[in-house]
Amino acid sequence: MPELPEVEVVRRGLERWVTGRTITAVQVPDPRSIRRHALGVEDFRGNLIGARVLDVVRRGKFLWLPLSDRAKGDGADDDRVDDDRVPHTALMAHLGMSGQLLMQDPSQPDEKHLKVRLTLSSVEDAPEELRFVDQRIFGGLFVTALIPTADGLPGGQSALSLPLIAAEAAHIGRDPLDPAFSQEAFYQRIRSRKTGLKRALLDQSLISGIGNIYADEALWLAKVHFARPTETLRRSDAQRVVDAARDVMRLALDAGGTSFDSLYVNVNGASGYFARSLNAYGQEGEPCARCAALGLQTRIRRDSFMNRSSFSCPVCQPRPRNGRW
DNA sequence: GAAAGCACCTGACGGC
DNA sequence: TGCCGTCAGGTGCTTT
Repeated sequence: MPELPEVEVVRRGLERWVTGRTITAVQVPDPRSIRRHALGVEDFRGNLIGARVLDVVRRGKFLWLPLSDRAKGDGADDDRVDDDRVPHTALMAHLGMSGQLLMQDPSQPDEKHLKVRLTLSSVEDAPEELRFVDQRIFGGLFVTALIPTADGLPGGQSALSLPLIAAEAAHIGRDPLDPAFSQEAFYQRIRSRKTGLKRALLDQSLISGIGNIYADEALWLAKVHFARPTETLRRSDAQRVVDAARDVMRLALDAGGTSFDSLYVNVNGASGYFARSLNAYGQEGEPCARCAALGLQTRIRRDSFMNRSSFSCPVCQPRPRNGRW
């Protein structure tokens, strides 16, 4: 399931393969994957064919490809390259639960759940197709406008570092790996909420990039209960949780992301290895590694939470008995 | 306005 | 063997 580390792995792969190349053809075998592009398949294709990919940018779990404005097939190699440096539109992608962006050679057979195929201008030793594959269709692609960021800082992880952001990503918060992430701003915002801590961590408008897996892992590492009311958080608590999220996601990034099955792969189709390092998520009934080191026999427990699961250690991450956190 | 609930979607899996 | 129900979960819309 793609969260921030998995999306960043994909971004780095795309950056290598698609930056500077022109989209020459677009096929949409399943229009459900571009349902967020309100103007339909033909408009989607018309916005992409002839456009050049200038960059690959990520904020949280959103990924976008800023595009040159001289699209519509008027030639990719004329002398107006300078005009392209401030893009106005982007191809937006969200992987949802099972989305994959794969670089493939046209000779490779179509994947079972192939939804969109972009053909790119030829470059030596580079795959010609960028394929969007999505089993559960929670993800999708669409073309969106680029707008100035609220704080005038770069929109996310990118090479160009332009102070622009895809309009549909403007509402989400900075992620913990973003150099412009503000710990104080995060603390002020989360303190003003009246909800549980994990629910707040999953709210992408507060802090982006964290999903169910890394929320559980970060809370385990920070030794905080998932239901802790946000209004009881001290600065040090918030700092500990963000630091833990950052640490866990960096480790996952180094491992190529978390893969439980074939639902998450990088642009080359390879799985990540971080699932082997999980301490809480999916570990129901397994010994808590931290307690085990102290000679305790605590088992990770599973609670129902927001129509899904939450995994935690009842000893390391206890609910208080007297209501004081 | 904020918080919570729910639909979307498909494949795996267990129970009968 | 086949059918049915449940589960997984990120986002956006609807409801409270």
